[in-house]
Amino acid sequence: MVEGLRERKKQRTRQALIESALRLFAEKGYEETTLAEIAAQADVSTRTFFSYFAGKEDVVFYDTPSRLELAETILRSRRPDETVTGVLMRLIDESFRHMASYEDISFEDSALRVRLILTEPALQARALLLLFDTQVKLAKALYEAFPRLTPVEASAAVGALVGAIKLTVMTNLEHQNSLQDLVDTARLGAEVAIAGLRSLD
Amino acid sequence: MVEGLRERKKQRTRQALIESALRLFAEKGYEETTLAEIAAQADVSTRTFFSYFAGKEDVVFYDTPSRLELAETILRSRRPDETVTGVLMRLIDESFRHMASYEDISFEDSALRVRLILTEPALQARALLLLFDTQVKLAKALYEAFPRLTPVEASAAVGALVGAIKLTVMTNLEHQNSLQDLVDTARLGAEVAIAGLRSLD
DNA sequence: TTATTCTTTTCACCCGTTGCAATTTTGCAC
DNA sequence: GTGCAAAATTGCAACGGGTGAAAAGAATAA
Repeated sequence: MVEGLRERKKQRTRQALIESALRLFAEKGYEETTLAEIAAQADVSTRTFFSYFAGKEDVVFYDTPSRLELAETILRSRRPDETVTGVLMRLIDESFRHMASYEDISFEDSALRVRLILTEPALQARALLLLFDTQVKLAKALYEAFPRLTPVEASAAVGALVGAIKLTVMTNLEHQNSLQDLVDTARLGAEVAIAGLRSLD
Repeated sequence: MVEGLRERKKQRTRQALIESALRLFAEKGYEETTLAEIAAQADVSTRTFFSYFAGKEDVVFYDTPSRLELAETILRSRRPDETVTGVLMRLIDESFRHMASYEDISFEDSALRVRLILTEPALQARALLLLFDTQVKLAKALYEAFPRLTPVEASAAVGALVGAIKLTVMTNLEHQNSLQDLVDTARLGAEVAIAGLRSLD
């Protein structure tokens, strides 16, 4: 056997915790749901929760590591003749395509999770922190992919692009009701930032 | 008397809490400092702390409301012939000038506080959240100041500008050792974003 | 001074989180 | 299968942040 019983069981427990947590959060709210309830729902002790997730917030962001990896991979796979804006636009495109191909959870669940994060200040803060860390890594990757850029230019480029997308998407989220709307809006925001980055090409 | 003894005493307690907290945070670290210690240092009960601040994090950001007000005032005071980039550049200039004229605390204390926020994940997350809320308000103010912009354009403009500044400053903070260096770096980052916004003028 | 109002304290409690020791489950060799 | 080591789970005690409510204390107006 490639993976022992141990590994499979852990995967199942982890999945059970994620599903229990997200369902309870959706049903009775984030603050109102206690870790004891989540653990009970997943048939483990409260203590065990902490050997799968570092804290209550983390279960909501269970899939962020893989998302980050994707972004870094894209940036590092720069084609020799590609421009700065070219790479960044490819990054946006492929990220959206990946988001649209939701493998693990349904679109409804995904939308529910987004709403949860935007509603709960603690989760919003955590999301912004994760996004910020990602940006720092992306800026570093961009800097390495384009040695002629200064660190400041690389940071500014990533900051402007992600900042524009973030704010356009988040402030206009209520008015869109399909994934396509969302992507279109994001692209609009990205264009404003991209225009400024052409000077770096 | 214009202000009763009650009011003066409250001001003094608030100030004592702020100073006790920041001193203890600097001395023994944020997580290592307990609310009980802060309250004891300020000669009040632990419970009283919560009638001055909503939580442990809030005492670090005691002055953010006034900063936000300043930014909004600047944006609303748009001169009739001013362009979008013009207003935003003025916003940046005046914010930096205000920062440089530190009235309430010394530059050393201010630098210490910045380092504290950047070091402690919980505080960093909170700072990003506050900044995000500010951006949303700024985007709204910009939109109202320039009716010809779409909400998406306004969001993208603010997001790109603030995003560029934020990331350039934060990722390059270690390499600067004077306020002037900091301002110069920020301006460099801002220029990249501003270039993109000229299309909105 | 007294009655009123605001502030502070005390106390009891909930929840998230951690360290630790005890216990159970699993993987594996024989 | 039996026995044993490693890994995972559990229970428990404790700590810190945060909240509600009642009681005590201080400032104000009369």
